[in-house]
Amino acid sequence: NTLTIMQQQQSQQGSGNDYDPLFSIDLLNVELLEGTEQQQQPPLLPQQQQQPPHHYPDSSDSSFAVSLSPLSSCSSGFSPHSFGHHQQQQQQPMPLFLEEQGPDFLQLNADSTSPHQPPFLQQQQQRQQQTQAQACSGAFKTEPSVPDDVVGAAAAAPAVQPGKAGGQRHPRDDKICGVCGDKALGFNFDAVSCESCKAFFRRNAVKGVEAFKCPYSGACSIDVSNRRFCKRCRLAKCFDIGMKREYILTEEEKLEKRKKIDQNKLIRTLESLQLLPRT
Amino acid sequence: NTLTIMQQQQSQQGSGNDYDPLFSIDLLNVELLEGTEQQQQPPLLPQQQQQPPHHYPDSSDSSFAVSLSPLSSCSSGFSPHSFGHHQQQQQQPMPLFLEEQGPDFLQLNADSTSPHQPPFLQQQQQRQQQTQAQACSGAFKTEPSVPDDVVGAAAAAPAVQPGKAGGQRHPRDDKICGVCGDKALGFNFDAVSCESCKAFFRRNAVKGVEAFKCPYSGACSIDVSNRRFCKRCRLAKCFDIGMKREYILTEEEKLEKRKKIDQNKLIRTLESLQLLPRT
DNA sequence: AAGTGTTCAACGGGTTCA
DNA sequence: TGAACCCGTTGAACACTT
Ligand SMILES: [Zn+2]
Ligand SMILES: [Zn+2]
Ligand SMILES: [Zn+2]
Ligand SMILES: [Zn+2]
Repeated sequence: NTLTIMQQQQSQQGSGNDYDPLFSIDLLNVELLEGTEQQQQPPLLPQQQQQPPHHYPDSSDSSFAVSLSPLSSCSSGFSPHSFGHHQQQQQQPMPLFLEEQGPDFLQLNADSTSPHQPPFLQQQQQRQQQTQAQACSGAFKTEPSVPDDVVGAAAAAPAVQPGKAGGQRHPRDDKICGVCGDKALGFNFDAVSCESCKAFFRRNAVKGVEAFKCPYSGACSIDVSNRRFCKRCRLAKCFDIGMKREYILTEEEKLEKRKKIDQNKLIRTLESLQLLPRT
Repeated sequence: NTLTIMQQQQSQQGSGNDYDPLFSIDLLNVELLEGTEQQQQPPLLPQQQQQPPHHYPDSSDSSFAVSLSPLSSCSSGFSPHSFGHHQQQQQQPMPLFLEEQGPDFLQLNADSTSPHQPPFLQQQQQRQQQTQAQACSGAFKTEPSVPDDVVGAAAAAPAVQPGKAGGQRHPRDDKICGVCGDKALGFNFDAVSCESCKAFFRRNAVKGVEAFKCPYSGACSIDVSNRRFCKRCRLAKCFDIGMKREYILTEEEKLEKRKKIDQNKLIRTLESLQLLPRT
């Protein structure tokens, strides 16, 4: 099924191609559509999620349960870049186009909702609070603002971002990830976060919060142990604490950086071989 | 030997039984021993008897806060994880995501139909620890929640890192399938299980325990050698130890995942042919 | 020292095939 | 049914420039 399809494409493309032109268009369209439609918010959650009862499930027939899945839906947002890979491994997709313009591009896609603005706001806020109690549960209230994260430890208060306010530039003291509460080494994309949230943000920020769907209530309280289960709420939290997608290098910048590294490497090599003056 | 037997089962519940001839012998023996039919167990028997239910601790919540279960994850627009492989996901399902990406072209065709749907995927999780003990017994606490979580604890001391030390790995210890006692490699659908029980659960969980009928007394003690003879008790045990059907990808999710993989494959191919920029 | 990106092995989802 | 395998995601380490 799909294969065939793809292949065709291949052929199509093959020829001339460049991907770009065509795609770009598609992308845009897609985005637009999605954006509007979706927009919204967090889903609600189905049922169980949280604590599920375990025990035998269905009693009767169950037939399906199926559905439920928490997940369900999604939308994609789409996104731009990605990177490819490098040498050894293969993997990753690449974005083809990517390069394209950095900035604008991003904005378009990313969440249409908030182009480039401070990310936080809007949607994100909502999620923020959590309810801890169980996610699902309900609470869906959105507004409450109460932050607290509870979780004691972790919590960092997002809103304020104490840090700066406090006084000097970066606060430093906190060495706790504002997203999940794990140990942080310093600032990443303009907010204090742990290494995993740093990597997560780099990988997913460009897609935007709307590209993901929360399998729970949309108000997950992120912590070290559950951070990997809800990308949407995790990403939202990242934006909430001030992480900025603009700090992520664009494909071009990364290319540039790599180029520079290679040059330096070459230079060092030559120097060591005495083929170049040592500086 | 057993192979043949198994196949028959397929009939599914069905009427009463029919299992195979081969078994009958076993059955008879058993019956004799036990007396009435009820009560018996599948061929070989093991030791334990009944089953004590319980799950691994992980289940629930943590003490505080949150807890939530991690489950499913997100879906993202694409999702996370995996697929078809997953995991990792896993992942944890990213490059991402295709969703967006590039290949739009693909999308056009492929799914233009359903553009935005929410696909999702999965995720992963891991809970840590636990395991050990085995099932039975024990402890039944449920609460502790996710191991990982442990959170609570953790909260305080970060150091802990629950479990694993390194990071994510799980706990280490040797893992034993909570369902049949065979060797386990890690978590599957949120509980430690062997590869065969993983496949079994994926294939049958959606139908529900009630969809099957126990040929014995309904209280089979599952072990490596008899696990294939009573689907009902095996499935029940799966749920008991905490395996969650929500973790099974839905048809849509699987589709999405496959699509993503195909796209990546195409891209890789094109790259290797130099028809696309390598990133 | 900071703060980007890169690498890589583990994880855990599905898929194949005998 | 289940062993073997595929592969996206995650996060700890690490490489580099500034
Ligand atoms: Zn974090
Ligand atoms: Zn969420
Ligand atoms: Zn097993
Ligand atoms: Zn039984």
